Amino acid sequence: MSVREQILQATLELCAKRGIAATSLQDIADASECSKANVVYHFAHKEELLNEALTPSLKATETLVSSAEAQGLGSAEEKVVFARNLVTLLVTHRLATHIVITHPFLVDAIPALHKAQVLMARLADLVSRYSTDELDRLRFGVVISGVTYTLVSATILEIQSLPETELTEMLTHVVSTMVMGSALPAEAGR
Amino acid sequence: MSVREQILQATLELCAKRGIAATSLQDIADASECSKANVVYHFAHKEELLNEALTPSLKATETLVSSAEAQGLGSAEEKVVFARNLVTLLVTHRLATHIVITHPFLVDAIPALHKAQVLMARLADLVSRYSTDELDRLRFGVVISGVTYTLVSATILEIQSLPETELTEMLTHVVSTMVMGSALPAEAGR
DNA sequence: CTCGAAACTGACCATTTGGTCAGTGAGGTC
DNA sequence: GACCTCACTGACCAAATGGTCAGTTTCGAG
Repeated sequence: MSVREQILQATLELCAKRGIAATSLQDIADASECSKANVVYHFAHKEELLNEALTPSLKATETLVSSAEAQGLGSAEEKVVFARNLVTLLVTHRLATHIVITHPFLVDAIPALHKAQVLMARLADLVSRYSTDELDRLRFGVVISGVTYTLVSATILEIQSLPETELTEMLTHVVSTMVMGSALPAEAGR
Repeated sequence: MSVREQILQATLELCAKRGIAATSLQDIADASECSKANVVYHFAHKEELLNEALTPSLKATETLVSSAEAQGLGSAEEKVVFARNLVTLLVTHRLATHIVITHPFLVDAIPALHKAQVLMARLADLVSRYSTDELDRLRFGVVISGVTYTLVSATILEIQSLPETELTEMLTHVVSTMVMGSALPAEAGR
């Protein structure tokens, strides 16, 4: 892994664990085994560093949202596929997602966070388009933030007792039943 | 409201909004319309300030958990009552709860956060005692953090479109059905 | 071997941080 | 009026922060 990549990875891990404000360039430098000046050399500002670190997650989310918007979530099968993709995305990019949902107040300072917020709004819109019910919208917010939160807490607190694939399966089941109002066959989540 | 109370309130609001590390004593002093030195006069250390600010929420949680532990959650009605009490607690102490769930990494630095974590563990234990299923435990984590997160985001981002009582009703319904595996009568959440 | 660009560094800087301290003023008691 | 306690303040401090800068090392192309 190049130093650049090491810096980006350390940024994701530390900022997810302690929050952006509580993560100093020095912390990141130490974790990346280089000097603080080198961190600034690769990424002129902390804001830029965060932007780059969050970009892969944003691209993946953009792809998911766009394709779901184009295809729709009309049928039960589409809903389940969407739920699985969403959970996979959250599992893969859990650190970035956690940073995003825990720092809404930095939206003006960090462009990537703004983009992320727009994507979340599109996601919420998409899901609620298939329900007239305020309750469903509420459910969506609860489940998305809840799943994200659970994932990251499990990672950070190292209390993850399940293999990742099984976790993904279970969460897919949870999201399908909770958000989409469309239950899987009874055994699907196991 | 006394200066002391103003300081505590400002601490809750600012720390929930921006995170503990990103909230300086000066910020709190400004919001409380007094000097920074006065903040330190009332609460010798930032840690102490946080402790006092979180205490009311901890007491309420302790009461809820203890009584639920004593009574059990065997019947459907007990479950629904518990869900309602839990949601009411989260609604009432949403700022404190948000601070707690977003700062697990400060558990060693701030005693109140440690107490809070112990309480959360008891809560999770209690609920999972009434289910043999890992899926239920997962659901619990998802819903609790999700409800808390949704509440606080709504408050902070000022996107709360519903009156508080109705929100409480809906969330009670969500928690009952999602966590407890025990559906209310169909109209109960409205 | 030479040269230039890119990677990298330590020393440094202005600002902000949590916290200290000496002192001021208001109000109550003797 | 003398005295004391409590609430409060501005000036100050050491440490840490994000960021700059002048200079060194590394390394591939010519």
